[in-house]
Amino acid sequence: MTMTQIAARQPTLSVSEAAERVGLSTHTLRWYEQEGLVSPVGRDSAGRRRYTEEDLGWLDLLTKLRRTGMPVRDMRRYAELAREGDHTLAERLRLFQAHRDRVLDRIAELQADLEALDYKIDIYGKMLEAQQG
Amino acid sequence: MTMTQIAARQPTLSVSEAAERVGLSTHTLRWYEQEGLVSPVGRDSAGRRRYTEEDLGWLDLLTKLRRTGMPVRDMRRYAELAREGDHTLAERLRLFQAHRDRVLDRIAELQADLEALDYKIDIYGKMLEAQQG
DNA sequence: ACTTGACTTCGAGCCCACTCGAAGAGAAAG
DNA sequence: CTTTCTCTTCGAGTGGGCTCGAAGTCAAGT
Repeated sequence: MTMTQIAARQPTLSVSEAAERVGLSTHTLRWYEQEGLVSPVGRDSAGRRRYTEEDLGWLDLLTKLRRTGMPVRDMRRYAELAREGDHTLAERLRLFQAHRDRVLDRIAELQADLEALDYKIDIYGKMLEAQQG
Repeated sequence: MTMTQIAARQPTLSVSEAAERVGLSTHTLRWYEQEGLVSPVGRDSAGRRRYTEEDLGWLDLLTKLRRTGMPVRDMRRYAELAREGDHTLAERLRLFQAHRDRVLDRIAELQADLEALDYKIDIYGKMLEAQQG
């Protein structure tokens, strides 16, 4: 039995239920599919999308990539690699490691800027004390 | 007063020099001024902008606020408050503290997402080993 | 049968923060 | 004087990531 056949038997969610679960709008879910970030989602007899738990897991991963600043074009690239199968594992790993490094840099940058802001807050606090007391 | 006289009193930088120093484009510096994020910059006898060290310090602060995700409209508000004088100190402090909290949240979010990515990287590493070894 | 409401596709529109281009002025170099 | 360079203002254009609206289909509820 294939993964797809297993997935096909699972309880599924409508686009609005899936949107609720993953914290994206229904419009965005359809747009992600159209943009190739998500492989075509299964449909019911009326042609409406049915999201499996596997789909939701994929969407969760995509939202983490988006929140950490990965551009849509890179997510599309990653989705294409994932669809191509196991021989793209090494490239997917490289893609993730490169992204990880960018996120680490971004965190370091935020922390450095935060220090400067904290210093400024301290100054403001002292100025206010002088002004009021 | 001539440009030479100004220069004699305080060294100043042209818009392109200032852009270089603060890491923004000349277009962006003019746009920041137009948008009220920066008070009108001094001019030389030919009407060209001359940036003082004070201007550069302000721009440095603005770039930190921007990099940490403060929207331009909030930076404008902050600039307006700063121009109004000392009686806005308390509000400026509140603005900074609120921003600081958002940055802290953002860092925490990035770190949480990073953990999930690290886990994924670990999985990919193991799958690659299994595939190759 | 009719209404309701969620779904479908498609393309246009929006917001943000720039980014660029056109047209022209002023100073410096040859 | 002419060319070259950088500057000026103004308004239009761009790119990313959605977001919205129109027009229509379908199935369930009353």
